[in-house]
Amino acid sequence: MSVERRSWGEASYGTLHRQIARRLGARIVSGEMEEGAALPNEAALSKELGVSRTVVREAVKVLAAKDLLEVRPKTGTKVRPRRDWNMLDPEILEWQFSGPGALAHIRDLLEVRLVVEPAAARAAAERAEPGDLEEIERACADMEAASGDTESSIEPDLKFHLSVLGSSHNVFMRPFGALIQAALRSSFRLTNEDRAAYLRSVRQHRDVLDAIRASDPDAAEAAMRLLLISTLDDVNNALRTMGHRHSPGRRSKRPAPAKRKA
Amino acid sequence: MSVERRSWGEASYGTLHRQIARRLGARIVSGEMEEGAALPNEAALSKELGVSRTVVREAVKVLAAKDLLEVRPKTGTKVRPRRDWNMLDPEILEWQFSGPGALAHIRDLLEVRLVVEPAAARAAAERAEPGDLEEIERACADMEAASGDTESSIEPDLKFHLSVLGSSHNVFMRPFGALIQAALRSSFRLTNEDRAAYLRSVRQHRDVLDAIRASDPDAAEAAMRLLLISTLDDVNNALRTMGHRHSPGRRSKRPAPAKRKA
DNA sequence: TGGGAGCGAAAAGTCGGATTTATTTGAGTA
DNA sequence: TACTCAAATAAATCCGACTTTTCGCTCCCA
Repeated sequence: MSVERRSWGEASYGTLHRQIARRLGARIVSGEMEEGAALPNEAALSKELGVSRTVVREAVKVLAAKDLLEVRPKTGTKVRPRRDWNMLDPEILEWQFSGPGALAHIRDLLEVRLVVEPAAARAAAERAEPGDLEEIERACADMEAASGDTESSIEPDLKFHLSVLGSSHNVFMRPFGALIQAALRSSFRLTNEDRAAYLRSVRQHRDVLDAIRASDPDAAEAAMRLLLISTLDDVNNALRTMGHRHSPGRRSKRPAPAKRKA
Repeated sequence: MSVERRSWGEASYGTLHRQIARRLGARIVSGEMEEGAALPNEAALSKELGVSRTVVREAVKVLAAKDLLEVRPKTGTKVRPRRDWNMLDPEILEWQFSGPGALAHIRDLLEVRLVVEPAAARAAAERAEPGDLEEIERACADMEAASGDTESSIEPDLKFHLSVLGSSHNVFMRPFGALIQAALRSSFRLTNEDRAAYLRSVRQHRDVLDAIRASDPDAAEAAMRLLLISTLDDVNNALRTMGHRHSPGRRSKRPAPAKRKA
């Protein structure tokens, strides 16, 4: 139960309060602690986790800043309703898509990508600058070069979509980058695509680039939409063939009283 | 120079570390502290602000959690590039739209609303439940009841758009609520609309509701788009008539001539 | 019987200081 | 030139005392 105190590779991730924040955050996002649930008080938490009260407090501050927790004197610290979370926060997405609920919002994910990314491509076609095009071009080239396993193609693929978002020059579209990142990282587990499908995908990416470079908004939007529909089909096929062990992920009003049912 | 220690109305906003976080956050978002700029070290900051080091640390943790700051030993605390901020975070939006840069992203704002909200209306038409419809209905009714000054109509207007977003039942669309909130609160200053325009607006809102209630996705999407285009025109008119004291807000290398084709 | 004032306890908030750890920098050395 | 190591710096952690806010209850008065 003791806490690892190892070094922080490159980002500030090895600090104690970040470890604690991540641990609590993952438990909250996974639903293990449900809405309105109260955390132990600071003294109890610090003893339970084996860290000082200072560390607990800073971890809680981090989660409160993300609107995961609500904290007040006397009442203590409680989990805020999911409705108030910012589901586009990179860390929340990471906790969501690495835990058990990875597939829970797959429909929402694809739907919103299908809304935002074509629009971003359109905007990019209108406003992309030379540097932007260069960036997208490099991503495409890397995708073609990586024509091997799925995993090594994830990075350039991600880079492509992030670059298009950036090329839209719309500050409110960029936050979706975190969502796409989470999506790709989690989808690479189930997309076992053959080589033909991969080549098709690469071409579709390049179609988007060509349209953006040609400053053709309609074509860019359409190309991006085609690309996304293809991956959507891939995901659907993967989900279908991998069996129905996972529920469809459609959350109804009541959070399914499925308690201790093996 | 001393810090006010008044009570926290309802949200946890009167705590020292939140006050400090807000102050620093506003300075960062406003651009007063630019990307990469280093903050004084904790000891200096605590003396400068007249609070303990603990408070400074917790405030910094909050801003770091929002990706506004990057903090490491020895190097100190630095402002992270704007590209990495989550511009859909409620507090960042508040700092952005209450400060001097309120109009900076007005184009981005309208563009993204025009992308997301029609899609949300479409989804709502497909998936809204009775409770959702009730909520939207009440918002519409309140708008009609408030047929007076602009200010009192802001709240139900906001409620309407938030309800539609919620009715989409897509967790990744809800974060836009914060954006719409910031938009409405800041736009109420410049929309000096006459009564005729207001009545038209109310009707357009109700058109959206009707389409959603009729489970007609196409109509819902179209109605929402119409509504947004109207408010977009209103804002453009307001900006034009209020003179050109404010810069166009379009940050681009080349000064693209505003092409506005009917 | 009902409502408001006030009291007490619980929990977070704040403080200051001691100590530890990570990271950079540069001096010294092979 | 490149490599090692030590000093310096700044954050990270811990600790314990004290303050403030807030909830919930009791008690008193209308």
